[in-house]
Amino acid sequence: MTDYAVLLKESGLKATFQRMNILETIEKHGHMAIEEIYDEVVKVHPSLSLATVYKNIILMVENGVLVEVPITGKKPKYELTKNDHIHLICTECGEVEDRPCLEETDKLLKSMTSQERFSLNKQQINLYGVCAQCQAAKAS
Amino acid sequence: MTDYAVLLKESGLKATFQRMNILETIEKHGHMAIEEIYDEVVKVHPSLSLATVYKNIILMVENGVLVEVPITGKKPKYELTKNDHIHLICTECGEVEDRPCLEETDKLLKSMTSQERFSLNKQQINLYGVCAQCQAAKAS
DNA sequence: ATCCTTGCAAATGATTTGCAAGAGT
DNA sequence: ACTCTTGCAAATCATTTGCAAGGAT
Repeated sequence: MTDYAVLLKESGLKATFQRMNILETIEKHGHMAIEEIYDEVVKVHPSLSLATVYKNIILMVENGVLVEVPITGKKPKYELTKNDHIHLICTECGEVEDRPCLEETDKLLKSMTSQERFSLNKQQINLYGVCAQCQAAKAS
Repeated sequence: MTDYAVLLKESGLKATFQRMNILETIEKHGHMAIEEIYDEVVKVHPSLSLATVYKNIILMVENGVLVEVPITGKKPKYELTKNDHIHLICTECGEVEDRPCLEETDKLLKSMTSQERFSLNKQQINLYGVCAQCQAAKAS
């Protein structure tokens, strides 16, 4: 259970209810698009405006609290900032799941880029396919 | 030198000058956003409409001629469909470069997903950092 | 000859902005 | 108290659509 107020303040942002609700919702769901965040948070905070969600997502990405996950052919989703990991993206239902990074892969990528004078800041491994649930649903 | 007319027909699309010019421009530049494509192609085909670029990009992605490359915090770029590869994305200048896939990485990712009942269709490895040219530019 | 594609203009959808009122420190 | 944030409405920007004319097979 993360303390969102502390997280926000440490990142130099005021701890408003809107922001804490947004973070709580994203952490609960794992990965969410802007409209999904709005639709969820507005349930517990009915006066919330979509513009506020946009402003806060941008701000929290800039301040390193959130990370944008771009997805081929869809709107980007947002997740809490965490250690490097791999995304499994289901092209049927759109769900994104995290998997731990593979150490060897990590090393290979780092050594590849260092040989090139490319100063690596962030790696992003996205695997697109069909998740177990959607495979089961299609089989029936 | 690719024969774009053949490529298009094999993919079930008519070979119009607009499409061939778009493909030629993308291949020449490697990776381009929609507006960049329009700005380039309109030079050689002044009557080109931006809507035509949109329609054709969507169609060519659907038909497997092009691939969309989503990029954190930016508009997506498009590239010709080619073998799996890694993207080096410069966060300073926005340029995208291709590097060959690492076989071991490939195997690891495939074995990881197969253990999970995730049917893998496409992998996407994007490395964000600063390219050699931009590093040099900043140092000066 | 037929069907698909184009270019234009309008429509839609997504995101951003300005500003007065309210909340956080 | 002071400054930053919010919610609203309007503005902007990106993308999609409908349709008549032109192009590809």
